[in-house]
Amino acid sequence: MNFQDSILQGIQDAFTSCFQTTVALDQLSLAPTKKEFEGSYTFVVFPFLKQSQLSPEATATQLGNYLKTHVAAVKDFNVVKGFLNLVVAQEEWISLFNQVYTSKIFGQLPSNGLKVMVEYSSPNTNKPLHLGHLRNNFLGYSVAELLKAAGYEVIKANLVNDRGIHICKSMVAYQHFGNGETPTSSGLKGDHLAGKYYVLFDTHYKAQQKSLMEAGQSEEEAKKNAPLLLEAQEMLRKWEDQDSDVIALWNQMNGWVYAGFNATYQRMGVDFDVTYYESNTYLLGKDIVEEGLAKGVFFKKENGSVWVDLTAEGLDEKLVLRGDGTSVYITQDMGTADLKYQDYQINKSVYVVGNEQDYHFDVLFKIMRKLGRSYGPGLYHLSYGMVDLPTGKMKSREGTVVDADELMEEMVETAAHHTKELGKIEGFTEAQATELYEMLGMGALKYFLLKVDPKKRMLFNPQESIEFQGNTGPFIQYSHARIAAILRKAEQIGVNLSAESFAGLSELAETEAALIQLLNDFERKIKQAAEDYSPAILAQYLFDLAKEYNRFYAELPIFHEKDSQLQSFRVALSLQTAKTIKRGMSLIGIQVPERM
RNA sequence: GCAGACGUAGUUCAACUGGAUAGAAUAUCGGAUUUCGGCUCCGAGGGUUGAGGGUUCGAAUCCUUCCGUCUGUACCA
Repeated sequence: MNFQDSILQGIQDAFTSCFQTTVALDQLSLAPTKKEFEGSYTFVVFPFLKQSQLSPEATATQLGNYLKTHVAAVKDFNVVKGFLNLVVAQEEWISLFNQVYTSKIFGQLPSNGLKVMVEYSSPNTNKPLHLGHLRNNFLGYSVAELLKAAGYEVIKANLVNDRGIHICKSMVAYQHFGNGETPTSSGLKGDHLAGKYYVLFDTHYKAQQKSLMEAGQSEEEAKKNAPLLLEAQEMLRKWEDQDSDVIALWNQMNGWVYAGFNATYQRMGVDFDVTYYESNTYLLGKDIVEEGLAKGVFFKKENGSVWVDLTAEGLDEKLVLRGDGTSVYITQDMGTADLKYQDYQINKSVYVVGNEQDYHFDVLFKIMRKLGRSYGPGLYHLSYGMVDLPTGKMKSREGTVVDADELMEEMVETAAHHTKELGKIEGFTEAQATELYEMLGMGALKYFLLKVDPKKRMLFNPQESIEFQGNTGPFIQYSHARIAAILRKAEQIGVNLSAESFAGLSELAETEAALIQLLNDFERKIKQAAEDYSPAILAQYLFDLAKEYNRFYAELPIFHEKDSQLQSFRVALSLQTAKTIKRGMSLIGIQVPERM
């Protein structure tokens, strides 16, 4: 048993023994003690004064006395108002370290037997990925890894929006202005080529609107009647009728886009276990409409359209099927939710989608629960905030989007530039150097986007994101590389790293104890990050850990330490820190170098 | 209009979900190294937590009224 748990157990016993009352174990919790006070863990007694029937000080003092005599880990305590600060015995830190150090599966919690699907990325095939998608992809990947580490079986899913009027727009523009251009002939990545025609459509469409308005049409009429739009709508009809020419063009252009996306995904370091295509799923959900009508969850209006009434839940009436019997967005989302369950029998389903769709998912989940789906309670919308730029909002029409490919390239180049200036990579082959730049550039970018609470909107400052100091990915990567250098040297001079080699230690420095406390926290942080779907919690933890290690490194000698037990211990502590950093960083999708 | 989210040092973010004197990073200023990697370490200044009221032992956090920013509110996806 972890000694934090044993302290909590002790507190529970203390309540029984001192105050003859029972408190549930899950109501008790320890917080790390603030630096200004003596001690490592703090128990706040205020909430339990009713049970003790005593003043805060007296309650805390009685509990402290009990713990000091009955729990081995607690060596001493002090009371400040209602705060009981516990001082942990030195030997306890050492045995705690041994426990962590010798654990083979540190950083992986036991299976909980539950299956969860994480859907993320979900791009449109008419334009390339931008900064907002980067946040989505990094978040989705990391949350999936965190859930795995927390004991879930995880299925990563991508739902590709590969059909609809927006794709037809790119296709129409390509027919008009493409002149048979291909990725090869243009030298453009496939997704960028498609995006180019999407933009072309928009400019020509606007021009047509303008001339129609000059000919006397209202703005609304002009929008509806512009020939290009009519063509796109006609093309969508043909696509739905499986017109062979349209399907051929659609296949060709989508093929280019997928090739482009795959390259981008590879560089981002994300992957998927299953890919769903809307061209296959867009007709799903109509049987659920029937089911809902039969169950009385939905109702029909005179014109034949089908609705759900969510006014009792604080929402509106919401359309689930048009009067002409065709689907809307939510129809196919209902169908896809069932499909996911049929395919994998998942207990939970996480949708990583921006917060502008909060309302939509609120509606969808309420419907699925009303329909009594077994996976209903496990539906979760991981709603993340927008990414802003210092210049304001990203708007594709105003050309202020930050392209994902360009940004990644820029980050890697900056990393290369930085590293070359420092001149610390002599002996690297060309390939090793390239790999390192990639690691650092992508590490900086991912860390920058993941260190912020996903729910909040965030500001992307290009200058700050490529900083290598402070709360950044490269700072943590550097810390790892530095430890790796120590481990190489330790191996060279043959330092004994077995737990037995420092079994006789009794005194620890403050930074050493603090490091152990942090290392021991790792699995708790994984659990918390997974429960909150927040990689930011882990990112913050890794930064704290790297900082604490650097303090330890600056204060205490390792190879200059004469005492061989202490030397072995400090190398082992370094090794455990490196392992934790490496594992932790991998959970937020970042690799760490051995040298940099 | 209605609904929801957000507002914290100059700036970007935290605050263990109601706990101690609101913390980091960055920028600014000052210091450390005959040493295992200076992309390091130590220190200083910087705050009426948008404003007011309430709840209680205790509020950045909960309730309420304003102010401000954003999002949603389509038989679009």
